[in-house]
Amino acid sequence: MPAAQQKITQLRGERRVTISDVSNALGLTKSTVSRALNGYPDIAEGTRTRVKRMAQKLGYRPLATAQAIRTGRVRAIGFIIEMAEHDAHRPFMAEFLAGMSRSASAEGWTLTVAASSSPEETLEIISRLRSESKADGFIIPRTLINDDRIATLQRNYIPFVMFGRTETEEEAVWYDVAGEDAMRSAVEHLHKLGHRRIAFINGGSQYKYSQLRREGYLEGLKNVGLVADPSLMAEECLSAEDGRAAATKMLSQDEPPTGFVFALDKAALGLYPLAAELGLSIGQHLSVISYDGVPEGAAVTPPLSTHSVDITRAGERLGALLIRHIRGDEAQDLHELEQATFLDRGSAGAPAFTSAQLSAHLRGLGPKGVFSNGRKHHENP
Amino acid sequence: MPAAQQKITQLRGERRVTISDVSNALGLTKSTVSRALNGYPDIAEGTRTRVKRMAQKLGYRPLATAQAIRTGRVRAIGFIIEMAEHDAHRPFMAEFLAGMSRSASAEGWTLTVAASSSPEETLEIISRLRSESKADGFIIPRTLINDDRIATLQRNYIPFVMFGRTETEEEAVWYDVAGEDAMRSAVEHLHKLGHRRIAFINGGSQYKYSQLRREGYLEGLKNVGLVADPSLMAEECLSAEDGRAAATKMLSQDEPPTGFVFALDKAALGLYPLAAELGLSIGQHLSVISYDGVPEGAAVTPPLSTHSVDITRAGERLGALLIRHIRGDEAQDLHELEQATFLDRGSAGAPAFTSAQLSAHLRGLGPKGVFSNGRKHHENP
DNA sequence: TTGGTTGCCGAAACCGGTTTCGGAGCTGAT
DNA sequence: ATCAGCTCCGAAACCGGTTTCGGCAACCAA
Repeated sequence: MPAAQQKITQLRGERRVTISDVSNALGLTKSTVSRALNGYPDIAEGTRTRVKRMAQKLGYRPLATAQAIRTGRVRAIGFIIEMAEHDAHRPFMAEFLAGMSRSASAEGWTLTVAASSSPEETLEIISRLRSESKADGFIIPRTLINDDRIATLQRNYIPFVMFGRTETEEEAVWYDVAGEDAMRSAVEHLHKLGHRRIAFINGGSQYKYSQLRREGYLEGLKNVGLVADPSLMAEECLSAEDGRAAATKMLSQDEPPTGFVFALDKAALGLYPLAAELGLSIGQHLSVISYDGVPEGAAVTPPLSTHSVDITRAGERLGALLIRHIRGDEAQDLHELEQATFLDRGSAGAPAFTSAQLSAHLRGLGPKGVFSNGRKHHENP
Repeated sequence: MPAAQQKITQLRGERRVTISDVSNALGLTKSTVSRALNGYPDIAEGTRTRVKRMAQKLGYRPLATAQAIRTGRVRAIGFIIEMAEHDAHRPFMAEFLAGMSRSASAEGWTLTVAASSSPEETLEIISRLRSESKADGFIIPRTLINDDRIATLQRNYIPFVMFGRTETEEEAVWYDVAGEDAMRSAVEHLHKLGHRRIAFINGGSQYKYSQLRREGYLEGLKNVGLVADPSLMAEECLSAEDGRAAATKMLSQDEPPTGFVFALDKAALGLYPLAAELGLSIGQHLSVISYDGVPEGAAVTPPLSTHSVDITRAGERLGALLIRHIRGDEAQDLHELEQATFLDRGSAGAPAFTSAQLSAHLRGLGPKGVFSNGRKHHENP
């Protein structure tokens, strides 16, 4: 053994206080202390409190790795980063990790993280981390409508909690933010402002959240008495480019939308340069309400009205739910649905143009229509 | 014990293959197998290979948690996210984690992550993770010129590797990207293009990288025969706002700079809206070369010329170095210095104005000079 | 032949916990 | 008084490894 390692292990004279230290201090055996601490019923109430008090006094904290060899559990939450995923999902990584870590350490747990570059690798990592006792359960973000990860986890009885919902909600533990409610109220908000042609630009269709947000949009239309128009709905828009392309197409129609509901801020930001090139002002000629609360949304002009999600809180709640589940709480009691916070920041206002006026304006841009880069020099109406 | 937990532990009929399985298969004892696998010298070479072969054949992999109770080590890298840090440092988090995770899992290690909200908490977490055998060593990002974390780690003989250098480089393990070289060549590049007034806008002064980049800038000036002018140097610019403010001040001087070297892309991006408002074109009237390679730099017009850092690779190398160190390699052999990749994307060109012409132009903007918001060419109001 | 090394491996303790098993002591019914 | 049934705790095995210790056999020199 190299010198460096000797130092590493020998160091730190303050030897940990072990379960034997506690049992000796009380004249009990290790087994009694262990059972007292772990809530076994065959320990007298008085003994239990004596043990707990002494453990507290001596600062005893069981060594997770030692417990693990018998119990198979190490008090660790597993989380896997899917690098194959679209960028749009990554910027909040630090906050999300912070949230998970926060709830973990509040309970004396830790967070084990791994990266994966494919769904198959994710499954392998999950089973490896579990079988090597590196993680007791997993937090699964971005649930898909058909999610292999979940099927595998359930089949192997590996505890997990989802960020997002899925088909068989009841059997699993989950936390989610009600994107459908946000989309619904966005439609209602735009309608109240006077918009009658309201578009919906959705995210990746394999995600459960996309399905829910679409349903929310459709419900919003129904609530205000508008009929859904497929030409005002787009899917798979994850980036600004995607969002811009979808909006461009919609605006080139006969009855272009004056209001836009985006499922993702990242995509919504694509509307800004497009509007600038068309000589349209966001918040006046075009209104947009979106979802996520990315920082860039606050930097554009006018700031993007959106629904912000507290991603740190999400991580924190997910961690807490998972720990409770691993400790034995039943899945059907472990569901939390949060509301997003609407930030009314100015990108949605009363329409300065009706759809017909907007159409006429866009046609006036020249023979190439909205696809031209020609700019009129409009004043504010 | 609740039903859920029983399932969890009982499941997975395929019991792990243990060291006893290996020893029984060979007619040896556990101790012999253990020593054979761990390279003890008192095992005959023939026995050692027989053991290794059989372990391989049976798929034996020692259970880290079981080893840990004797050795104190679990084959895990520790990494702590400092949430108090400025945003500018966070966007690459996912990539960085992926890199660390990659090198860890290549060696059968894992990654333990925690979040901290203060430097003090960071130290607590480090010692807790270590004493609970949740991490064998740590990756320390963003080294400071005077870094408490490093002092504490060294004092306690806790293995670690730095992303960045520090005062006492030799004693510690580190990986770094040569920001000083990037800054030096940026100055030389701008000089070659014809710039004679070259500014430097640095990041947070507590960071070691800032010191190095400043030195690189100064060396670049010296190499091209320019003298350093304190009025062309700014510090503590981490955001676009910071960068913009510093550039604004410099441009209001009698001899404004025509070339800018930024230590951080985030700050450099602040020059774009400023230039637009002043009616200046980046790449022509103002040239800028920066550092980091953030994605936003590719999205602006013209794309930001910068030095990109492969952050995934950084994480990967850091993990590999740490593992080697923990396994016994000496610190003085474990240093790696990488070069950043220059991306010449168009934000740096031959100056259309000399400093004097630029100054005259800016004065022409009106009585309020560059501090006014007045625009010569109004866009859509 | 004897005694001292050396090479190599087995036996057993150990690490810090958990869990099974059994039995002492008290209670209450017969 | 006896016996069954609890309550509560100790003894010991166990988990999957590591490490210490000692001893056998072979080798080597005297």
